[in-house]
Amino acid sequence: MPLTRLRPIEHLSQVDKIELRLQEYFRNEEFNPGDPLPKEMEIAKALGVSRTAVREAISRFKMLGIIESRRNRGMVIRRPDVLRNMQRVMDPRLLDGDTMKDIFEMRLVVELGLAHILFRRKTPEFIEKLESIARTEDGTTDRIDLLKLDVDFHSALYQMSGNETIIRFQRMLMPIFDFVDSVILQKPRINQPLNIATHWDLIEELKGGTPTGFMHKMESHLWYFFEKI
Amino acid sequence: MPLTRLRPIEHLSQVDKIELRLQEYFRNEEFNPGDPLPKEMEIAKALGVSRTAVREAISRFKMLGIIESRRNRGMVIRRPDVLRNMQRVMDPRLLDGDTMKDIFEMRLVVELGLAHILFRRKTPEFIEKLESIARTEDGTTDRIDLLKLDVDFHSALYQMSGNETIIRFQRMLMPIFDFVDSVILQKPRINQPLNIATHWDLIEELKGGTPTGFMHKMESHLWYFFEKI
DNA sequence: TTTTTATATATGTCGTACATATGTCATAAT
DNA sequence: ATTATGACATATGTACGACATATATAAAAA
Repeated sequence: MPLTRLRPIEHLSQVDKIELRLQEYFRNEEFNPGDPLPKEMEIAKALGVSRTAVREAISRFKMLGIIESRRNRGMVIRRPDVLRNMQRVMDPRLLDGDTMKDIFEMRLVVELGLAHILFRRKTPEFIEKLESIARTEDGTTDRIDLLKLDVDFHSALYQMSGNETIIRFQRMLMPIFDFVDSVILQKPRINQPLNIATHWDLIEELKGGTPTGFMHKMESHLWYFFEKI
Repeated sequence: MPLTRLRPIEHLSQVDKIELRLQEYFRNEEFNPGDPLPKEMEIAKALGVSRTAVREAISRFKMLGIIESRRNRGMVIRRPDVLRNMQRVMDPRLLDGDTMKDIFEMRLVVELGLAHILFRRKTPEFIEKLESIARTEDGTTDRIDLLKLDVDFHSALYQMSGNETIIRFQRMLMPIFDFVDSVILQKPRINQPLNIATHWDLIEELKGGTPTGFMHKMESHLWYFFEKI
């Protein structure tokens, strides 16, 4: 019997329904940050539910950062932090393998696409920072330390982009990177091409080369991960 | 007087504190999806607070999708949807201009970095889809329609990446794109270079060219936006 | 006018009661 | 022995009332 096509009745709790109503209310009323909201009791009355249920629903929006409330002043719409909510659930234990692979791949995509921005925003100070890291690498043999320095190098690149969202995006994804790294390291090594680009190559290109050349080198540099995925 | 450096005491409500406690509890106990949580009353007792307050805090985690609860069965840890929470606050009215600019720039970065993935995942069917859109464009003069088709073309590229997270990421950002587009269109036009790459050029490169070549063309194609930002 | 005091008000917290769904288990029907 | 039926326990869901607490506003005192 094809009972699979029989989707179960959506069993929403009162609070769930209130949440939905509020969501559409916020959209339709075109609230802007700073705008005051009706009082809890007014909302409860208007919806015909208890204040308790309304507060539970409101509490959810506080989690998203859309609502802020102060004693006696009432509640107001807030400017939410886009990445904060994503960050909260960015836990390798909670996500499935496919999603993490997708996220990791997205990191590679971003890093490759960063080239242009970097050439626009590069400064002697940033270059010096990169060279400093690369020099430290040259004097390091411990594998764990090298892995850490590698993260530092790439973090510095993100930093150079000057794009706060991208920077935070990378920082947010760190737990995933660590996880995927550890998984990848367990796989058998594959034969790398000999002409793989180093951090020094990237710096060189950044100093006197072109965005396209940089992308090419970055592609070579990240090739290892691309192959593994 | 430099009183600006004197940060106010963090005045967290009871529920806020409970939220924090639960968050660290979840991390430390290493919960996995499906794991059962203690009962509301047990949590309330353990924290020395009322069940009401616990429920308000729990409700917040339900918003994130980390917790699910059913009557008499108790509460369990859920696998959250990483992008859902970001999606919920992706409202041009709620975000500030700088953040939106950053997000828009990130879109450009992703689109540029996509080249490699596309060359790995391209199929005749996807190419045909792109050509179909480009053909429709050739027979269209209305500006609004063309803008829509442009979105379609780029959406198809994302689709071709096969990366669900990236695809959803792009879809999620649509409201922002629309907003930034409308802002950009109001600015005075700047003189475009004559050799700007068209959609046909991109298709051509995708069919018989190289990832690097594609990136180059894409860069040229998106040049307009890069200049504006 | 300035300062102090009182008061109203909206959110924050708590306890209790009851509703509702669901798992458990004993009992009755087949 | 197996299957239905029904009683009961249990955990979440909803509601209400009470009081605490902070804060804006108005009234009173300096």
